[in-house]
Amino acid sequence: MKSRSEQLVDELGRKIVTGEFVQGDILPKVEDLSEIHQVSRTVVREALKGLSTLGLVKSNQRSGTVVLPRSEWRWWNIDVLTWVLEDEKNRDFLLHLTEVRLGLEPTAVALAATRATDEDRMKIKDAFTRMEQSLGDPKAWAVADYDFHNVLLSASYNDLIINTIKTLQKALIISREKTLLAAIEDKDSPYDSPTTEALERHRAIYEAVMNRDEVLAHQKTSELILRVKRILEKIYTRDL
Amino acid sequence: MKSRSEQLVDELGRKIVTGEFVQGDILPKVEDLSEIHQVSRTVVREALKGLSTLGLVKSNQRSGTVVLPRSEWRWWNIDVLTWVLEDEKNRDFLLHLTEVRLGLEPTAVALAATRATDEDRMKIKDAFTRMEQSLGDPKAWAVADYDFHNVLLSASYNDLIINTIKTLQKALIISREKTLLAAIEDKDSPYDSPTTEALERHRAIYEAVMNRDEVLAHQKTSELILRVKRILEKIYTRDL
DNA sequence: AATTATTTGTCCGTATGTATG
DNA sequence: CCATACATACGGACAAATAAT
Repeated sequence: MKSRSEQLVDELGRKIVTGEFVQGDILPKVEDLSEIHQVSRTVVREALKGLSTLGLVKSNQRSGTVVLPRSEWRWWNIDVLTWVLEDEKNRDFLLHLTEVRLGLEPTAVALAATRATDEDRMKIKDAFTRMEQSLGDPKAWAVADYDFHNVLLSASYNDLIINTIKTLQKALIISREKTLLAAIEDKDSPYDSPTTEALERHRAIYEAVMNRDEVLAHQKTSELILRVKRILEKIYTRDL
Repeated sequence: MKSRSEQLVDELGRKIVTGEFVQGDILPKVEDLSEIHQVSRTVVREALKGLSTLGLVKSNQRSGTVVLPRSEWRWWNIDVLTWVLEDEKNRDFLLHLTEVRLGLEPTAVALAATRATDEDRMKIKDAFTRMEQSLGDPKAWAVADYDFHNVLLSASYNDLIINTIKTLQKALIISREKTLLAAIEDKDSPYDSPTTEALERHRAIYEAVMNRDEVLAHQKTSELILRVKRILEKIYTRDL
């Protein structure tokens, strides 16, 4: 169960992200918010502080609490990420997220190709073998695919990149439960499904990493994600 | 002036990041912290809440506040970033940051090559022209260089990438004031200085963007940052 | 398996400080 | 200089979770 102030952060945060409040708008003053939402001023104050740390607003004495431009938002906060993803008006944000993946994942895999220990290599091999064996089984495939990407990621030994990609994945999972992303996935499947083609794409990455070929590993991972990006681009232009 | 609770967050946060408290450690209980630091329990509670949102600790009723593993930290928070950068024990973190740049900046420039408007292109041209004209003037060069990278970044029209790179730059600037990063910069200058070689590297990027050649733009930006990465790697291995 | 003790969580009202139109 | 609105800090009361008995 969420606290009252967390609920308020959620409520107001969504209104900002969805554009109900826009840059430069002044939120109702503490006392009014307290009245409107039937909570104490302490709760309101905590909520405003929460919104501040998200970079969504800035409280100024006398002039009130003002909504900040998008450039100030803490985009890597999981709540901000999911609110944006869940908002239909920000549909091309999914494309933007994919562009971040396109930057970071090939880099991570290239690092893994040079840094993976013998133990890492065993885990990578294990995950890929399970992918090979689950061509007919979407559920087993999904698990193996997930493991494969994750062991590769860990083997990059770059905490920052690992954390960033994991945050991104988490946001996608959370918002996919609620939004039309699920529909997109069903219709056009930009995500991996157990086809021979997908397997071969992964095999190329797998072999490059095992051969410590960072350039090839980068390239093949890049191709994999670029395919997702192209599908998303097609969907968005088609739906205009 | 920072509030008492912010000071506490800073103090405790640093102790966690530098390893004075490690994963699994239990912080003193609220009442004790209140006594130790001579503040009210409210202030302590706010500080613990702050540390929680940074992902550094998790408070549990009855069993106290426990320090979380590095994988849980909010790495993109500016405070966490600078604490880590300022800690000598994390010296290879600068390398990790550069690897993130290596992933994201070429991607951003490639996007700029396809998305830059006419107005963006004018600004890009202006910044590059100023770089050309300031070959003998380190200060003017620094400004033009900064502008050049920033207009390119904005022209990517990907808020997430823009924000991430800017956060990264900000952290570097803050921590460079305080640490040995300044010394590294002086000795080996992994950053741009006004040489003909640096200018030509930038010209390659400039022309690729102007020609809307996203592949070349990506490659040339990649080479620029890779050069920084190689220098850092050399420094770290030399100093072992 | 039920109870107790401990620790944090939540919310409250109040008091005083501080920036600013 | 005043009125306004937020900022900071305090302490108290009760709720909730859970380790220990």
